[in-house]
Amino acid sequence: MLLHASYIVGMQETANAATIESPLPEQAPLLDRLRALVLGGEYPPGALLPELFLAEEFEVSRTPIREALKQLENEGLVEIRPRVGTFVRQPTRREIVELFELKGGLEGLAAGLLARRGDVPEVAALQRNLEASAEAVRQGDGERYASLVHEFHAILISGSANQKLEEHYDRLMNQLAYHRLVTRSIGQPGRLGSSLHEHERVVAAIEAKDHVGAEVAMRSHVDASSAAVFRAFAAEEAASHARPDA
Amino acid sequence: MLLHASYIVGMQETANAATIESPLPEQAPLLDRLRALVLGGEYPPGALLPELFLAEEFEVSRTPIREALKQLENEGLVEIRPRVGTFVRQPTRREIVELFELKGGLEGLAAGLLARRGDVPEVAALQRNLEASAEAVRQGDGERYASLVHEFHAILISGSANQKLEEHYDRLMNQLAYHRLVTRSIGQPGRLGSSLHEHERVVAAIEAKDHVGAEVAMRSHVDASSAAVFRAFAAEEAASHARPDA
DNA sequence: CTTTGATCGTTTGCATGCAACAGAACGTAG
DNA sequence: CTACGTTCTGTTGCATGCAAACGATCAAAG
Repeated sequence: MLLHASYIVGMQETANAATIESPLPEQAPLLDRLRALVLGGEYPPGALLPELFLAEEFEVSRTPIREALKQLENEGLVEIRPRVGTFVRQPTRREIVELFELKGGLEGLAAGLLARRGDVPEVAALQRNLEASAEAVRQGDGERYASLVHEFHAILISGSANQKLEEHYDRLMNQLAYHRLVTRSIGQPGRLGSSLHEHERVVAAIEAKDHVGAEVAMRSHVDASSAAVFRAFAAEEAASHARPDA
Repeated sequence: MLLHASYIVGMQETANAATIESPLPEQAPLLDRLRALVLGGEYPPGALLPELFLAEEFEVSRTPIREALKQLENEGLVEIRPRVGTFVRQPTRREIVELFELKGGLEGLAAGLLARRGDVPEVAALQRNLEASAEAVRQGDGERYASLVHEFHAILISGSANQKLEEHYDRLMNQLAYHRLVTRSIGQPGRLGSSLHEHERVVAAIEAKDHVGAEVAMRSHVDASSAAVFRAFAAEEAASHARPDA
């Protein structure tokens, strides 16, 4: 409490808030609740997470907390420095590049697999998602579009009918802390429209059962989305250099 | 000791053997040593792994054992049935199909990335591996070829210069328990030669900096290798049906 | 012989205690 | 003022205790 007190997020305030209106139900597994708090930013990157603090927070002993933290370390969300403490991790720029490469590979693979499966419910779901997305773009509702994008990719992955692929994908996305990235990237000028257009090309290829085309289209969509994210980074940096104290 | 005693592998014999000539050094992290034992088959699929047994085996208390087992469950190598016990897991046929699909995706991606990188040391390493593999095939040394195949794929993955890809790949390969599969698959008639030929096509495309060709060649190589594995399965089944007591 | 019920052993889940280590704060010497 | 060594606190790593739950065994009834 003396050393790192200022690094612990929230202390009383955030802590109680998290307990009261936790994003996950009270009886959800400890691991999921903890992960949600890390991904949700309640414990921001760099924050120290002492076992005892979390134990009181979740009203359990240190043992189950400890196990959950080790899992989160395995998932790449936190870093455990032995005998020092557990810290919320933030992916480096290099890691984000790598994760997007991987994302393109996995989503491309999924698109191809889905195209091979033919007329399955997921294809219809993608079409519906496309219509809703178009509507969101027309209305310029970035928030809603971001949510639909998330759904689009989720449908696509589950449409691959490959559970292992899905597991690896979830893992990857957790590391990317995607939600925060995607909301920033669609702020890029014109990105909404081109993103939608790319989605349409993917779905068109899937409908045509063109698995190669679907994979290629999906891969290049992820590339474009990755580029948009890094443009957003660059823009933020430029802005913060203009106002160094911001 | 009463209930499942017969399911616990080895008891005294195997246990001591593992302690004496452990495949990993004594001071290696507990998790790695445990994983090696599971992957090495010392604890075969279905075996019960009581915490207390392992604790005595590794001369630590239950707590670190417990943490390691939870990690192994996360990696998909064991299954923890709450309040019952921890069992060594065996991938189902369906999971093996899925894992091979994923393997093709990741290795194809890696081949493409390596091809884009141009003249890097890994390319030369692949060429050397190819020569050694050709020699092994000429001599009909399946054992040596299997080891070289393993090396080939490892070089390729690390040549992608994508650490995250490599992490996911390692995870995938652990789940596949690949070594046991590959040795069986290359027993298939003619598989050695065609496998080598496929490797050569991959390397040729990489040398030509043809990243699309490299990805396609690698993907189809994995498909062929997967097919060989399932042919080996079918052959084994046919054999065991002929001799049901074998 | 089959089925049902109670009992008992095994194993985990979680709480807690204690020692070891890392790192910050502080005082002291130069 | 700076550099250095000491102390002291926070935090983890591991050991152990205890209760709960699961499942097998065994006995008794139909």
